[in-house]
Amino acid sequence: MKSVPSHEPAKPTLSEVSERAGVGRSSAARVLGGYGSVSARTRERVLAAAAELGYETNELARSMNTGVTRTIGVILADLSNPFFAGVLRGIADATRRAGYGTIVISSDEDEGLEADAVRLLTAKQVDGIIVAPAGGRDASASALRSAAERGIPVVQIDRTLRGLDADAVVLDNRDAAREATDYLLAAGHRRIALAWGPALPAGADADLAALTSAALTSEITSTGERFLGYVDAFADAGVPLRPELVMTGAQNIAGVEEFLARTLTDGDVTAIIATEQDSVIAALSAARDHGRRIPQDLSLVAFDDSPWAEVHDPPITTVRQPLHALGERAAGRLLSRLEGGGDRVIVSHLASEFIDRRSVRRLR
Amino acid sequence: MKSVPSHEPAKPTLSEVSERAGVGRSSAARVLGGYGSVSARTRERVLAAAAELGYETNELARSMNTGVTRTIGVILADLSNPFFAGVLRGIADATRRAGYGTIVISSDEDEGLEADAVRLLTAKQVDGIIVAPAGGRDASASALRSAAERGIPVVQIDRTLRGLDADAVVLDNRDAAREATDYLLAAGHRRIALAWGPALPAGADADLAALTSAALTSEITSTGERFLGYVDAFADAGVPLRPELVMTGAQNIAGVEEFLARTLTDGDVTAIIATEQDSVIAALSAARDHGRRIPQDLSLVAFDDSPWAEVHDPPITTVRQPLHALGERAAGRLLSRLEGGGDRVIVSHLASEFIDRRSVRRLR
DNA sequence: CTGAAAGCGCTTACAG
DNA sequence: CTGAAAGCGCTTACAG
Repeated sequence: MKSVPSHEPAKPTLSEVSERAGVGRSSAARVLGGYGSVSARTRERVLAAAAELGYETNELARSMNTGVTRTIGVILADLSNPFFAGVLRGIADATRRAGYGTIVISSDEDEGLEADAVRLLTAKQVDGIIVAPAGGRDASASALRSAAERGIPVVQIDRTLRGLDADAVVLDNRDAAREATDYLLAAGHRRIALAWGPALPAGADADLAALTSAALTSEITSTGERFLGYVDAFADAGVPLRPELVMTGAQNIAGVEEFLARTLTDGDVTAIIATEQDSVIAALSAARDHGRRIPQDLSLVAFDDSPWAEVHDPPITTVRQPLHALGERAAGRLLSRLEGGGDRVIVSHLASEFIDRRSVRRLR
Repeated sequence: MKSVPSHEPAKPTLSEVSERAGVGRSSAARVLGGYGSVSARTRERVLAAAAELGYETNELARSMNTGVTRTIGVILADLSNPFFAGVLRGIADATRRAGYGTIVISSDEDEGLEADAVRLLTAKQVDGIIVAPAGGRDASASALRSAAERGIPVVQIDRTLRGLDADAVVLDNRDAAREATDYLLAAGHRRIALAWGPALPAGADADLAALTSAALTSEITSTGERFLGYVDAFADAGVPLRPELVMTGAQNIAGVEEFLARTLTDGDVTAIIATEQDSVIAALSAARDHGRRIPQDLSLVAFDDSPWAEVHDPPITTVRQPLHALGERAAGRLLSRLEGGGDRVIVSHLASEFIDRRSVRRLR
């Protein structure tokens, strides 16, 4: 192994190029920056000098003048979650095509981390921000809000804060959940567990009114929307909904397992709608632990499709979300804002795709 | 919906703060920049003025002077692949803790895109780059190389280019594959398919020598290392290896299915080592299509653990890779380089964990 | 078309 | 401790 050289060749600057080309700095700047007009002869000499020196524009310096960094910031809950990873890929592909850089940060659904992230991004002068706002019923997102007020375009993704006057790109979660629920209802299921539902304030009764109000808090969450779609389907079918089959506990694997341990035994549940990957994993695990075979003893519809769902035994019926398109759409929206496109706040919805496989049993 | 304000409040600058505080610019700079020394009285006035104005340091301008952006670039094959998503999360967590920004780009294993990415990053003056170098047997990575030569610290992750004189952080793929193969051999398996193996030059014979030489090309890949570990295990056990059971075709789901369709029939394979998530999915799918039950008719060891592997029926025996740690380690290495730590090129290896579940049958 | 000058918002010596 | 000046590497008017 060789050791690293202790001092490296300095990067050539515009001045050095102009000097070598024997022209003024402005002329060199014009050809290298691609603006203004120059004679063919000047252009040639500058280009030659730049090539010899291996000149590369210092975007930092350019940004200082133009006030534009061609860099956007992205704040997502968890970059390692397949959902957000898919979304990020879509965002990054779109920004790269446009020649933008993308700075990413995980917020872990924590408002404090989100605020730190916003400050880091604005300090770095990003041109705009794409964010999946951290939730919580008192989500203030003050850092986000103040960034937006200072004129930094913000586009929300996957969820939206009601008070935040910014574009949003979301999935049609309500429709998707309604479709999944309709499907189970049509197959004859009545005792359909929803894992998971809206988070309830501590001590609140888990009745329909409380759940609905929780779903309609300060932010529009995918969880809340899915609950609403579930309610829609029951209402449309004229089937009474059982609030105790809506999970209100801890939104994680342990929470789902605890919820299912109870409802599988007492609630006599025949079907589960699992709305997140963690919930699906917990449902599969609980079914096994309680000796329920899928689909003979228990039906399952899972949100967030995965290649594993198709090769599972049995193949799992899922709601496939267009993650890449979601990211691309959000980036597209932000980019057009940056390019000065429109000033109306737009919320755009993307439809999910219902993939019927074999984890649902028809009861009639 | 309200319309967005057409012109926003300009961000306050250092000059405005100093003016409001009634002190010189340098003094304001000293307190806000946290360097030099100032009187308590000056500090107070500056801080008060900054707070009133909502001043926030413009990191861009700071970077112009210091030559340091506190931003690193990350180039990974595919941000939506669970493997790289996990790695990215580790990187981003570590850089955030250090107060750095992280710019990400997917290269899709394409050298051209990788070169574009390197140029974008260096133009933006990142302090360093973490990259999973795009492969190919003639991988030149010239853009990467020239960046490194210009003094931009580069750390390679997951694989390493032999000619690139840069730090690397990789998984112990050879050991992991040897362990998986040992395990199957000890369970009495002899006809063990490896999906996938090293990519062979078109038309080359798939004998042991050709495979080994392919595994030892210009870059050290996880694929090549895993093949070597597989060879080690056979050699240690004194069992002859059958080259035709090493997949050399297209490294994707279709390629694996095609390979298994052949070897499951002709090769009388009793076990499969699937070295990537796509390979695992393809193996599971092929087993089902060919009516082989796991583990009764066919054993399986899968690389890249997933929550789905545990709830699969049967639970799949896997090699779990420390993705988050891999990312953190790489970021840590880069950060210490940036902080001037050491100039010896270091390659660090992370061990995987063998998770014994129930997809392997003992034959004796 | 072309060059000298000013300026982006900071930091870094340098006198006082 | 404190302020005026120069400079980071570009772009943007502005004369010639």
